[in-house]
Amino acid sequence: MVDYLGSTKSQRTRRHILEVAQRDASLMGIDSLTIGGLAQSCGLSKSGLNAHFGSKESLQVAVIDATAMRFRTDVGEQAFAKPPGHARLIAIMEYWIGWSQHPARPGGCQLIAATFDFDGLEGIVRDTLQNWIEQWRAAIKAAVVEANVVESLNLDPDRTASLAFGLYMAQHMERLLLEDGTAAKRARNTWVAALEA
Amino acid sequence: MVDYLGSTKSQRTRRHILEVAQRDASLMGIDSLTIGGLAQSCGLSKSGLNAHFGSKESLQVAVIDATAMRFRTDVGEQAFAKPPGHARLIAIMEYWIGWSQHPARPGGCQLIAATFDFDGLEGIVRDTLQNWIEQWRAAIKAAVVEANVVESLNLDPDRTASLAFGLYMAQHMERLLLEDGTAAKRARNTWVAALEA
DNA sequence: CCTATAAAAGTACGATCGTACTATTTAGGC
DNA sequence: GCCTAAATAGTACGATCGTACTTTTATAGG
Repeated sequence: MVDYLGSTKSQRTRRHILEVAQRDASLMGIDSLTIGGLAQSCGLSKSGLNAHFGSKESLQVAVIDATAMRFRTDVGEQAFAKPPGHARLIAIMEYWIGWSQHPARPGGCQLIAATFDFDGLEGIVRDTLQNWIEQWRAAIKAAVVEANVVESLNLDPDRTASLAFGLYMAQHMERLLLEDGTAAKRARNTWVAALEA
Repeated sequence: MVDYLGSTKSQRTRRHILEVAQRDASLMGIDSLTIGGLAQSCGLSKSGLNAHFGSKESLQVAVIDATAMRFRTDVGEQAFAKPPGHARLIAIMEYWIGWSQHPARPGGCQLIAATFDFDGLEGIVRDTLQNWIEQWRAAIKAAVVEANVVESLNLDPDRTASLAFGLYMAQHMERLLLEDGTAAKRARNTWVAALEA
C-alpha cells in the first residue's frame, strides 16, 4: 500500500504527478496519457516520472485509484452524510454532477470516460475501473433500498441505479459534446421527478 | 460525395475497409484505429489503405459516416416506420439496443464510445460526432412531441431524450464493463415504465 | 491484345511511444 | 557537514505511428 499522505520528496512528487495526470486525463482520457507528455506537464524528465510507477499501465491504475479515492471523499462520503432516504438520493446526484462540473475536471469525469475506452479490453486497468464502478453502483443501490424503507417507497434498486448512471452520462455528453448549458439542471430535475414517481 | 454504392474495384475495397474498421472500432475505439493495423486486418498494405482516405483523420470521419449511415437505416428508419406515438417510442429503444447488441458490434456502439473520447478535443472528427448525436437526439425529441399529441401525454421532450440516451449508455456500460446480462432488458423496462409515468 | 490509367505495394523518413540502463544530483540521518 | 541512499536526469534502443514519394501490379476501354 502506497502512503498517499506521506511527505517525503518522493511522495510529494508522486502526488503532484497524479494531480496533473488527473487533469490531463479529464481533457484527453486516461488511455491517451503519455509518459513523456505528462513528464513535461510536471516539469520532470521522462525517466524521472516513470521511476514512480514503473510502467504506463501502473501509472494508469494509479491515476484511477487517486481519482476514485477523491470521488469517495468528495461525492460518496458527502452524499452519505445526509440522512438516509430521499435526501440522500438527491444528494447523490447533486454531488455527483458537482464532481463532473468541478474546475479540476475541465473535460468531465475521467472515470466514466475511461469506462468506454477499456470495456472492450483486458488487463488490470479494466479490472480497476470495473471494480470502482461496481462499488459506486452498489452504494447507490443501497441508498435506494434505504429510501424504500424510510420513505415507504417502492423503487427498483437496479433500475434506479441504472437511471442514476444514465442521467449522469447523458449530462456529461450533452454538456461537453453538445455544449448544452442546461444539461446538468435537466439531469437533476429528471432525477427528482423519477424518485417521486 | 463519395458513391458508397458503386462497384468499381476502389469502391468495393473502400467498403470492405470501412466494414472492417467499424468492427475494429467497436472493439478498441475509433481513435485507437491505426492505419497499419487496419491495413493488416484488411489484407492490404499501409499505403494501399491510406490511398483511400489520405489521412487518419479522414479515415475516422469516413468510419463515423459509414456507421451513422447504417444507424440511420437499421435504427432510425426502422423505428420511424412504426406509427407515431407510444409504439414509435418503444421501437426507438428496441432497435437502438438491438443495434448495440448486434454481432457486428462486439464491443458495443462505436459512436457513443467515441463521444467520450472526442468531447474534449477539437477538429472535424469531433464535429462529425456532434452533428450525428444532435440529429439523433432531435429525432427522439420529435418522436416524443408526436407521442404527446397522439396519446395525449405530457412528456418533456428534452428530459425524455436525455433519458433515452442515458438508459442506452447505462446499458452499454453495465453489459460490457460489468458483464451484466440483464442490463439490456432492464433498460427496456425502465424506458417503458418512464413513458407510462 | 494493347495500352492508358487506376489501384495497390514498396520504401523511406521523422516523430513519438514505452522502457531499460547508467550517470548525476539531491535529500536526510548521524 | 558528511555520506549513503534515494530521487531524478540523461541516454539509448527497438517498435510503431502517420504520411510522402516511387514503383509495381491490376483493371478496363478501344
